[in-house]
This record gives sequence, structure tokens and C-alpha cells, in this order.
Amino acid sequence: MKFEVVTIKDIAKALNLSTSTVSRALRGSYEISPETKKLVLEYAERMNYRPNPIALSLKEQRSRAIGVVVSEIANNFFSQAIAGIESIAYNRGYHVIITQSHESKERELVNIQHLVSRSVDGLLISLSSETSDLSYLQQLYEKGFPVVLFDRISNQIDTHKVTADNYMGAFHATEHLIYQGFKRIAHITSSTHLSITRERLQGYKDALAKHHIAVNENLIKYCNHGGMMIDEVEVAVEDLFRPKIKPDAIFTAGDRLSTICLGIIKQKQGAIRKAGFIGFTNTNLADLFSPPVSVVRQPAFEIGQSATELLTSMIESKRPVTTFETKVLPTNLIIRESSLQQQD
Amino acid sequence: MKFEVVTIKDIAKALNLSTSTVSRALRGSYEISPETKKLVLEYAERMNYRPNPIALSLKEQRSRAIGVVVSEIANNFFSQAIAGIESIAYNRGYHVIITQSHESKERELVNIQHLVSRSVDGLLISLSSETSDLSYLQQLYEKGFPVVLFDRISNQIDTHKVTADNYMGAFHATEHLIYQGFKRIAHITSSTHLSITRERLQGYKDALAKHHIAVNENLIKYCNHGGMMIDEVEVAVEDLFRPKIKPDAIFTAGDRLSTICLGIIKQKQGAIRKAGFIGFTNTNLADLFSPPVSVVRQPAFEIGQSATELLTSMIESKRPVTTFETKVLPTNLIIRESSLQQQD
DNA sequence: AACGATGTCGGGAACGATTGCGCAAATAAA
DNA sequence: TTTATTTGCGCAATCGTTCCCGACATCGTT
Repeated sequence: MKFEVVTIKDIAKALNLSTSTVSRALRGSYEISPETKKLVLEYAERMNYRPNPIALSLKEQRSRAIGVVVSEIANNFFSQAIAGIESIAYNRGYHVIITQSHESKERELVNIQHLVSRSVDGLLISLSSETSDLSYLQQLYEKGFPVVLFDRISNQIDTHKVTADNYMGAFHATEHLIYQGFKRIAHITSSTHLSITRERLQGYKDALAKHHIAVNENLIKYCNHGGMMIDEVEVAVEDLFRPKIKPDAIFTAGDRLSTICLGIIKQKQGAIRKAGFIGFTNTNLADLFSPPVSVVRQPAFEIGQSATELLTSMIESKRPVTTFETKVLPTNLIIRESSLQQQD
Repeated sequence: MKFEVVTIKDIAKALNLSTSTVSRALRGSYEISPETKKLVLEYAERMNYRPNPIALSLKEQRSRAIGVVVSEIANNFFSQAIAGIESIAYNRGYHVIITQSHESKERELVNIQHLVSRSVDGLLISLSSETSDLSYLQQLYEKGFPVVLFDRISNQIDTHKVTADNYMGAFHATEHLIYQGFKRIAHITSSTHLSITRERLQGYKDALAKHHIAVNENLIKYCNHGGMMIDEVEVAVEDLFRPKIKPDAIFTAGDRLSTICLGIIKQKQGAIRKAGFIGFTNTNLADLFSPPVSVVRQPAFEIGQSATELLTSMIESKRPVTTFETKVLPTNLIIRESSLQQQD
């Protein structure tokens, strides 16, 4: 099952020229006479010649492809980020190879090794929630392999990073709840391995502190699988609302976490149902919810774009890049009914 | 900015052997003595040798990668389908290269050419809404290049196809609305170029016919950009509800179409707001809507898996495949409040 | 002792493209 | 006319790997 294509050799043979001449003619080299150029160009056009990228990769030691590792494609944030990645990569002539870690550090490692062996020119990574040891990546990176971290970043490795302003996003969300009069604001988040978890948690805590509300560790729940397991979230919600003194608002720190939590709330009655709600999520459908849901929205598309720009510039840089930037893009607080204090 | 790796040549030099011997030792050839094998294997292991997939691709004329063309990644159906594709491809040792057509036939063509020139071993395609002329694909396919169509298929090309049972999905959805007492059921769909449009439309019409309801062409609106342009949908909805005699229910035929339509309905009053609603969508959040939305859900993940299984079997088939199957997977009708007749 | 059989290994072409170098012919300069 | 320069093109190496052949050495057989 082969798919025969014309090569530079075929053209050379047909035109009674050498492959070098054909190659140079195609690349418009000055050392080829205009007549020969025209001849070759026209024939190549007619035969629909396309240079073989694999051969080029082998010769030039680059593949013009970048690898992406995310936890899950079917997640609003990531699918939007990938769209952003693809938009820039496409323009710069790179292919995008996508892999999912499913929040597993083993799978993440296998994916990275796979991509590297496949000679991708660079890597765009959002860490899995299990990942704490970055030594493999570190090692790879120190050998000069371009890596850009996005969304879930780490300070264990010194390279370009792009992320949303998780701290301020969480801070403003929490402060908004406080302004609305909520006093006992619960926070449901994921593994503390993740930078986004820690940043959002800090924003939450600092907002409370600013308004002289003591942080209550019982109001903070960690779902280590980040919403990959529904049970985990159910347990967290039930734990929160079991005590006599219940939370009056919930602030969730992740896309899946938010939607799952909303689903659980919907099935419940009483205090749970009445609690204020705001969450980090990138769904476009939040205003269709009942009640319309307040969200912290991340500029996912732009994060993907920005990370890809940094990566391609690193790949194409002549000398080793030594100064790195960490881009922090502002989040968008969209207030709808769910986070408003009900007057009753 | 290079990333130096050990090659078979390095091993040969270090061990004072020829590359042929090293190659054979690594592949466990019988003509290499056990001692030499052991020596090579251990050294390769120690140096963390990985065969260069690019070189292999060049030699073997295959890349162990499959190309995917969809209209948009950030769409529930496609992101779920891609997850299914990736799950099978991963197990069979293939990489997945994803591209988006953004519903443009030019972009689709460029992507396909790009992927082919990059020597993907096969193609998984869901056609753009603009595509009517499949001659390029046809031509490619006739040269023996493995192609599997999924979701948006075409009978212009004879190969494996995988799709949801759009006809029955639409039929049952429409019939459900009829059973609920709705009489004037509008249908908002996309370009008739698409197989899914035609199949769903036919299901809709046949359900009406079965229940002796005349098809009213004024109640059918075609959004040729399939929800990529919001205006288009707004115009459609307004056109539907402008006449004196208004529809009492809406049935939408696509993911984006459904959610956009729901957004529009939400902003309106009166007849529009009160109309029954059901739509094709793969969002997981439909029961969080207000009211909870009835949907026709496609087995997106399974469609992706199935298409990938067929493609890889085609790629790996020794002799040309001549008999093709069209897999039709059942849809899932999930009834919630939005499609129930309100008793008032 | 001569021969074939077997076991181990290396040489080199091939996959498709680029590119430094060299060579011949044509042209320009002396 | 002779020399120098330019023009136009081919040879061959290279990227990493596989694989067809051919080259030996060793062993057993007659």
C-alpha cells in the first residue's frame, strides 16, 4: 500500500539533469541559468512536486513539528489553548502533535520521550496533577531542548512560561464574594503539586486576609485528581456541608471541578443549593446555566498563542536563549447571578 | 540549538563494530553472536539509545503518524472524538497530527496536502461545511492512500466511514417533540453539503410524515457556516418567529448551533422563550442549563475510536482493501425539561 | 587434504534532499 | 592570443537506519 510521489531524482532523470541542479533550481539558486530554472520549475509544477519533509528533517535535524502535552483535550480550557497553539504554529510552518497525560505522570513521561524521539523541535507542556519530579524535563532542557511551560508551570525549571494570572483571578473572585456579603467561603481545588492550585489558593487566602476573615482550613478541599473522578468532588462537597456551620459560598479552582461541582449542587437542597458560587472555567455556556454562573475565565486561546510564539522563537534562535520571561495574562471575572447575594 | 543523541554509528565506533552489526544486534538478528548482541544491547541501554524515527520513516516510507482534519478542535463533539482517536492511535504506536479546517474548503485542502507531504500513513477526515468537491481526496485515495471519513462523510468516495446514526437521532428527537404535543417544529441546521445535515433533515421530515404533519419549508433554516457566525443563527431564529403563526418548538442539528441558539432564546421573550427545544450537542453541561436541555448525544469518543481502528487496519493491510464498511453508531436521546410540553 | 556448510561480521547502496567543491566552457580582460 | 574570471552544472558526502552481498574463519565430512 504505497503512495508514489515524484522526487527530485525523478525530475532530474526526466530532464537529464543532476539532482543538485534540480534542487538548486527549485530553491532559486543564482548559479542556475534562467532557462534551466524555468524548465525545472515548470516540470515540477506539472508533476505536482512536493519536497519530502521527512528527508528534510533527517538532513536538517529538525522536524518542523512541536509537541504538546496536556492532561485532557476534551476540556474547554485546553481545547481553546490548543486552538491558539495551532493558529500560531500553522502560520510559522510547524505541525502540532498533541498528546494527553490524563493527569498521569507516567503517561506524561512516556509522551515526552515519544515526542522527543520523534524529533519534535520543541515542547509545549502543561504538567499533570501528579507531576512533582521534573528531573527528566530538566535534563532534557539542559541539553538545549526548547521547552515552554504553560498553564501549569513549575519553578523547578528555568524557561519561558505562560500562564493566566491565577492569583489575581482568585483574589478578585473571592473579594467579589466578600463584597456580596458572603462570610464563609469554601474553596475546592486540586492537587497542590500544581502551580495553578497554589496560586489560586493564595489569591483566595489573601483576599480573605485583606478583609479580615480568618482562613478556615476546613473550608478548603483538595481534589487530587482535579475532577477526573466525580466521587472525589462529591465527598468534598458533602464534607463541606456536613458540619452545623455551613459555608455560604463556594469558589472552585478548575474547569472540570467547577462543572462537576455545579452538577452536584443542582441535585442537592437547602444550604448547598443556596450557596453562592463562582468558579474557574472556560465554558462558553455559563450564562445558559440555572442560575447563570459567575466565572473566572482564562484567556486560553491567547495563552496557547503566546506559548507557541515563545517556543518558536526559542527554536529558531541562533544562540542559546538565556533570559526567560514568564508571561502572566489577566483573567476575566464574569459576574452573573450565581455569585450574587440573594435578598430574602 | 541542537540536542545530541546517540546513533547507531556512535555505538559502532565505540564498540569497534560496523553499523550493520550494531543494527542487527539491536534487532536481535540470528546472524549475530550472543556475545556481540549482549555487548551492543548493554551499551545501547546504557547510552539510552533510541532509534531515530525520522530516519526510519525515510527508509521505510512510513511515518507511524496519522493526520486528522476536523473543522474545530474547541467543539465538544470533536474534542471528544479526538480523545477517542488518540486512545487507539496511542496503543497501536501511531502519533496523531491534528489540523483544523475552520469550515473552509481551502484550508481543508491545504491541511490535507500538508499532511500527505509529511508522509502521514493515513488520514481521518471530517469534512468542512464548504466542501462539495472531493476530487482531490478521491484522487489521493485512488492512489492507495488510506483515508477514513468520520462524522461528516460523503458518498463521493468509497472507503471506510464512521458516523452517528444521524437519521434516527433526528427522527426520535422530532418524534419525541411530536409526542409532547408540539405541532410546529422548526429545524435549524447547517449547510446541505454536509451528510449530517441531510441525514438529520431527512429524519426530521420522516418523523413529521409518520405523524401526518406537513413539512413546512419556512420552518427549516440553513446556517451555512454551521454556527461559526452567530449573526447567521440570530437571523434564522428571528425569521422563524417573525410570522404571525410561530413555531412552538425548535430542533437544532449541530453542537455550536444548539448552544448559540439557546443563548439567543435566553435573551428573548414570549413565544421564543416558551418554545420546546432539543438539539444535537455533546456538551456535558446540558443538565445545568435553565431549563435543563434535552439533547441528542453522539458517541463521539467511540466514533473516533472506531474510525482509528479502521484506519490503522487499512494502513497495516498487506493487500489493497477493497470492501469497505460504513459504521453507524447509535445516538443517545436524553430528555430533560426543555422539550417537555409546559402545562399552563 | 580439499571441500562445502555454517556462523559472524563488514562494505556499501538506498531512502530524498542539500551543499561544498571542483570542473569545464564561455566570456571578459590583458 | 593568452590569461583571468564568471557562469552553469555535476560529483559526492551527509543525515540515521536497514539490508543485500560478499568476506572470512571455523568446523565437519569425505
